[in-house]
Amino acid sequence: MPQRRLSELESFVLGLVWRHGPLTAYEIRRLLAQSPSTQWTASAGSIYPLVARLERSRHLKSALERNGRRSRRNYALTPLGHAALQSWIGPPLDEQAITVTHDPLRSRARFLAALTPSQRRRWVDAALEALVEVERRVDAWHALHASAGDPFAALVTRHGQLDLAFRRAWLREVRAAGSGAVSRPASARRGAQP
Amino acid sequence: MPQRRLSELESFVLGLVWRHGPLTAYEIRRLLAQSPSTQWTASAGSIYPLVARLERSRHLKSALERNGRRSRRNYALTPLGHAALQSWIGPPLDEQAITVTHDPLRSRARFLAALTPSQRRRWVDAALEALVEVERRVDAWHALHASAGDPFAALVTRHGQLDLAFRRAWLREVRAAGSGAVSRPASARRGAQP
DNA sequence: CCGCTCATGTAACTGGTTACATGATTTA
DNA sequence: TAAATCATGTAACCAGTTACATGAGCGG
Repeated sequence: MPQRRLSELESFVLGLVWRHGPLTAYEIRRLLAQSPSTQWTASAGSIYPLVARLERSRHLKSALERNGRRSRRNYALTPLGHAALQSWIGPPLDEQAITVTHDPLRSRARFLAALTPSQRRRWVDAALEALVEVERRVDAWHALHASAGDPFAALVTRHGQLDLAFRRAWLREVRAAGSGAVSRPASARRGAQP
Repeated sequence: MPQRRLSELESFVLGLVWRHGPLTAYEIRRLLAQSPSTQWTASAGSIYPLVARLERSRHLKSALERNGRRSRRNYALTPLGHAALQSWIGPPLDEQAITVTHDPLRSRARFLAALTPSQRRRWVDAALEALVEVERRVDAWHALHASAGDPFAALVTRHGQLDLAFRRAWLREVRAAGSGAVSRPASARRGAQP
C-alpha cells in the first residue's frame, strides 16, 4: 500500500465519522453542507468516490444495513483511520495548516484603487452586507450545536464570531483608507515592488 | 465568445497586471509567491496556461520584447480585462466572495476531543508556534509594501495583523476549553446532530 | 398521485499541481 | 566555471465540481 497523504477533505470526513458514529455517505454530505465553511460543495461526485477510496485504503470500513427493501451503507472508522485522524490534527501541524486565512474580500480590497471613491464606499457597504449573510450561517451552525455539549463544536461558532468581528473592524479601516483620493498607480514598471 | 466566469486566480492575476504594469508570466509568478496567502502555488504549470487563456479571451494582450538574444513576453490589461477586474471586485460581490474564512486550525480544532488533554495542550502550543511563522510572512509582505504608498496594499498587511490577533485570542479559548476533561463522544448514532 | 427527502452512484470536465525540460544571463 | 536566477513552457495527473440518472419510501 502506497499510503499517500490524505487530503484536507478526506481527513475532515474521517473526523466527522469519528465524531458522529457510523455514517452513510449521504449523511456525511449533509454534515458537510451544514458546516459554515463553503470550502467544499459536498456533492455526491466528491463524497461517494472519497469514501470508496478511504475504504480501499482501510481508513474506513463499511457494513450494509438492510431495512426492508431500502439499504444504507454505514461507514465506520478503523484503527488506521483513527490514527490518520490524530496525525492529521497534529501536533506536529502539517505545513498546509500554517496559513494566513484566505479572504476573498481581502483579495478584492487589494485592487480597490481600480474603483472610484464612491464605488469604493459602495463596495465596503456591500462587504458589510455580505458579512450579515455570513453571520446568519454562523448562527445557523450554532443553533445546531448549542445543545450538544461538545466544547470543541462550540469553538467553531466562536471562531466564526471572532472572525466576523475582526473583518468588520478591518472593513471600517478599508472605508477610512478609501475615502481619501487615491489615483491610479504610476505603474513604475520594471523596478516596481509588488 | 463564450465569456465564461473567470476564476479567482485569473481575476487576481488581472489585478496584478493592472496594478504593476506590463508583466511577464514569470513576474506574475514571483508576485504571487510573495503574497502572504498560500492559496495558490504560482507554479509555471498554472500561470503560463492561464495567461495564454486570458490572452485568447482578450482580457490581456502581450508584446514580445527582445533584449539581445533573450526575450520576454509582456502582458498588459485590455479594456475588457479592466472591466472584468472591476466586475470581479464588485459591487455586487460575487457569491463566492461571501464566505467564512477557511482556517485549517479551526477544522482540526473541531476534532480535538480525539486527543488526550495533554496532547491538546501541545496542539495549542504548536498552533501558536505556527502563527509566529505566519506573522513572519505577513511582516515580509509588509516590508515589501511599506514604502509603496498604496493605502490598499497596506490594508492587506493590516488584515493579516488583525487575523493573527483574532486567531491568537481564539486559541487561548481553545486552550481553556481543552483543559477540562472531555471524554470520547457517546456516539449517539442515528439521531446525532452534526 | 405528486412532490419531497433518502440514498447511491457515474461521466465528463476543469483548474490547478507536480514534475520535467530547456536555454540564456548574471553573480560568486 | 559553477551555481543561481531569469524565462518559458509541456505532460501527466488529481481532487473536486457539475450535471445527470435511478429508485425507494413518506407525507399531504
